Amino acid sequence: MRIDPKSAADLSAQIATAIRDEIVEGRLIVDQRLPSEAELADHFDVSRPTVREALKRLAAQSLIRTQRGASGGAFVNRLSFEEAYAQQITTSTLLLSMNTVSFETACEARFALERACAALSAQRRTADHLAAMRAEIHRQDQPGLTDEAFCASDVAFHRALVDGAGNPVLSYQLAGAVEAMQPLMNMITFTGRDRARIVALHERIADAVEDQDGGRVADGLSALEDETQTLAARLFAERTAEA
Amino acid sequence: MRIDPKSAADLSAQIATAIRDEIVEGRLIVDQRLPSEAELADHFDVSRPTVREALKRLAAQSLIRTQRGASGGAFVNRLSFEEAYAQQITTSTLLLSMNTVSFETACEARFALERACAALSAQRRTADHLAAMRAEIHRQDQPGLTDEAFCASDVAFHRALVDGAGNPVLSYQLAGAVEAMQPLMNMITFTGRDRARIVALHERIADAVEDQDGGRVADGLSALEDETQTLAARLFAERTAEA
DNA sequence: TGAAAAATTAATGTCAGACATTTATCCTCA
DNA sequence: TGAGGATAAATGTCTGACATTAATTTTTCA
Repeated sequence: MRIDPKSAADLSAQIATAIRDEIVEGRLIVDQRLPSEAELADHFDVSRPTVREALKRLAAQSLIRTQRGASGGAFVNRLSFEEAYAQQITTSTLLLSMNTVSFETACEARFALERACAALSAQRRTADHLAAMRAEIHRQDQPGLTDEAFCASDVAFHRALVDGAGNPVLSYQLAGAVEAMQPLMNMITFTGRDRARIVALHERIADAVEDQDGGRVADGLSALEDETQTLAARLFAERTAEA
Repeated sequence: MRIDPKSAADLSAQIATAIRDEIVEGRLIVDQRLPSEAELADHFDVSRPTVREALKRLAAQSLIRTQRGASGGAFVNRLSFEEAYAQQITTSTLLLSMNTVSFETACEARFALERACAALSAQRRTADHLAAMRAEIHRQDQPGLTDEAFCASDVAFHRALVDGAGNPVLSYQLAGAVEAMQPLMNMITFTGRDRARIVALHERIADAVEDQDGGRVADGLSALEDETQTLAARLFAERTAEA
């Protein structure tokens, strides 16, 4: 584990990369303790603050965790699905908000991904998943529901559908994508959405899931995509007409 | 933008979170310059090293970039697809290597995701995408190819398929997943894979893409999944028999 | 007068050493 | 034997300084 002091890059960045490589390539394993900051500083021939900056970079990516006190130190962190998930949502959200991604493109990707688990979910969903979907539909049908609550319920509905596939890797990938894109979709369709039609489409999807008919689930999702795209297009047209 | 000095969390973590929120919620926009380290230290009433640790955390997530010299400083970074991509691959790779995810589960997720863009890719792929796929197939058929090169070509083939959908959001999500899972799949199937059968299945997929038949592309992917799962199961059985 | 060269300045990058705080462990003493 | 305090080791934070980089301004000289 070496660094090049003559490189143009920051020392802390180089050190972080060196340690990350050790982790990714398996030479540092989960829960293993890294040398203390003083020892690392000595090893890399840099000061303690520089080492600390490097460790903070790794901590920001959940690659390590630190503990104070005697027998404390930095430990290789077992990346949990939850952490990976949170990171994915942040990254995807920023990516969509900072780049000129059209609503059409984002929406298309979101539904394509969700259809990817339609067949598996229809086949494997438990009664719990189905009940969760029904419960969210019922909530969405309440008249007094705020827009924020409706959107949250929308996310929960799709989350239950995705989880029904019983594949944590798939859930991690998809739910991250769905959650990241939902705010963007809501922001655009907030005002003009017709709740009754959304609820009807959700019911159609839930019925297909109940019947364990993957094809019909996918069709329902496609119909929901159409509805969303049409709505967005209409709103966009109205907005440009006003201006 | 405030922090709570009495909180249990690290000051640098609190500061990083505070600034990240400003960025995510759009109060700090792309290319905007943050206050200097000294000004931030003053504002949060902490020392400069503490501020620096916070900034390094943000830099590790590509949320900011720093420039030295007069008129330098920290700037809000436009997260590019490439950066988002690289982060996703790192996260997914670690997640798979550190958790007890069965090969079966990872493989299932990978192919389900890839099938998600089969229809779009078949419909929209350009001649370039098809040519790229054919080129990789041709490379995979060379006798002298090393295992590493074969795997790299395998990734490139699927990458071309995914990119054919012409949806950057989808490419970002899927190619990240495919790339993260490929090493795991290769590691397991390295020794026992029958290249001729893989190449034949790739050809079947490419043919379907050429004919712009999304259903057949999906079928081809499913066949490839079966082949991979069967191979893995056989290797796993052999390995346990030896032990 | 104009352009090259030098000085200035403002920022990040790095270092050294100190103190504060937390926590596991050992030791003492009742 | 058990409880409580001393001890040690580690991270967390601060102060102050210097190094390095790069834009800007000033100076100098052809």
